[in-house]
Amino acid sequence: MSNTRPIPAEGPAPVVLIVEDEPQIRRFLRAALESEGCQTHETDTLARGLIEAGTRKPDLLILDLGLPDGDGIELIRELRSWSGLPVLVLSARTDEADKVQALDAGADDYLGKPFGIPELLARVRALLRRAHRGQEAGPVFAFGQIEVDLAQRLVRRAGETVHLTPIEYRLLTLLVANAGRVLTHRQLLSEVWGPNHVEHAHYLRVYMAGLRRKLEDNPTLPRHIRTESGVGYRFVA
Amino acid sequence: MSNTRPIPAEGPAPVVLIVEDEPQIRRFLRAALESEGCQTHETDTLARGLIEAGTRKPDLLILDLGLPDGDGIELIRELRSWSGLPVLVLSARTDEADKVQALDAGADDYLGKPFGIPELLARVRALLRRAHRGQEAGPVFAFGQIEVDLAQRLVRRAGETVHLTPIEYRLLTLLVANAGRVLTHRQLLSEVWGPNHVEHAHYLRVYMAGLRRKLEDNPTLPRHIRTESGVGYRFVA
DNA sequence: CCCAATTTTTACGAATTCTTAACGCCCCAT
DNA sequence: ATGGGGCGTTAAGAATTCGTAAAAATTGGG
Repeated sequence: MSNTRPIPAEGPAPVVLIVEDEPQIRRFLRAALESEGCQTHETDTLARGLIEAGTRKPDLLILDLGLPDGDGIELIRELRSWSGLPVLVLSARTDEADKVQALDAGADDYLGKPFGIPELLARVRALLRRAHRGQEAGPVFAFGQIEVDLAQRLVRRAGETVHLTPIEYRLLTLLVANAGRVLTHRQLLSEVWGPNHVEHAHYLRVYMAGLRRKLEDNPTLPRHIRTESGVGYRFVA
Repeated sequence: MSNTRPIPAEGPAPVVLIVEDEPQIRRFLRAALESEGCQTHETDTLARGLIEAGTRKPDLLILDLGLPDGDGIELIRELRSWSGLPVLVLSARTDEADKVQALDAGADDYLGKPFGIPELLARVRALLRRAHRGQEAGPVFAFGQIEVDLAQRLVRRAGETVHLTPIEYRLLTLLVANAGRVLTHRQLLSEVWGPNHVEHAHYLRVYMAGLRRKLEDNPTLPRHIRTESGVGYRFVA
């Protein structure tokens, strides 16, 4: 019952750039986005917005079209000439022609004011979700000279990729995701072989030997894959 | 007239799947999308919609949430378990909670009825544009002596164009778009043959053999199309 | 309706992975 | 000392998975 599940590897906080001139709405947006776990940058002019989009490398741009210092549509067009950055447009104008113009200029979504924060955040999540799909350099665990790339299902040792069998990989990811913590024989067996094999503590010895041979500098004195006698195994940095 | 920007002539017409029970709105949508240069398929039930999404390989799904035969949100969730297909939701309910629920289930956009055709088409263009951008990070992928031109649907090896069957091409583009990462048997089968064929892992063996014969220098020692025994396949540069 | 291209089946040898067993080590309690 | 339990290591056979070729079925065009 005390079966601790592997930690869901949560990537770094998404960075959102807000281009909006009214301070009140800016505060509003920032509070909402930060409560969502985003990191924010803010600007009140189009010119600075374009620069920050290039320097801050945000994951999303929220752009108010009603800025006084120029045409927001033009910013989108310019941005699109060199970047695929997702753009969510906010605008007080709910005229359909405006929406079409913004979307065709390269915006990915258009939300008319006034808008509800829940809907805004849901649309932000949708855009971030799609943008992240496919390109993310997944969470990479690095311990000493051992690297584990969950997204690519790749394990490297001193830069060289190491081939692991499915069970070896499964075991390693369990250990690494719970680095520092002891995983009992029962936990490991239950997660990898299923709850009907919790008595085969034996399997663990042969596979741990395999992992140590492939990953440790000196398999006889394991630095990372430690055995907790009578209890289980622990991965340490 | 609302045709501000026709879908660029690159490649074949985008395929749009419409899941909508009111025949009137269906005709409406079909006419608009076809005037836009899209090819359309239509269904009036969720069950058939999910099947067609797997078999027709559409580029976009337009889904009415108000269907009588089940919960559209559930369709989105199920779809998202095996496909990244862009989804545009239509709904008579303009309640904010509904929007949030649909977007968080995996929808990419939400349009409340009644909607204007120009806005709908602009949002369709935005979704297709982004989906395509994701697939073709550049006009041409080049790995070693293998080149894949998504826009022209052309594959070259050492400069010479190689003829691929539709399934071979689809498999290769999947692998290349996810270069470096393992695609599991289930993922590949789901995306190419549809979610009803995830158990036919031997299809993959015969088609991978075909791709290696056509693309690898030494098909016996594949450098690019690597097999991850017990897991799936991986394309490496 | 026929032909060619493609997809689906089928079959079997090869390669990889998993299971199981055997043996030796170390530590500790008897 | 000594014997047993827990552990590490290795290897061989079993089981699974994979590669390949070729035949059968299907599809699409002319």
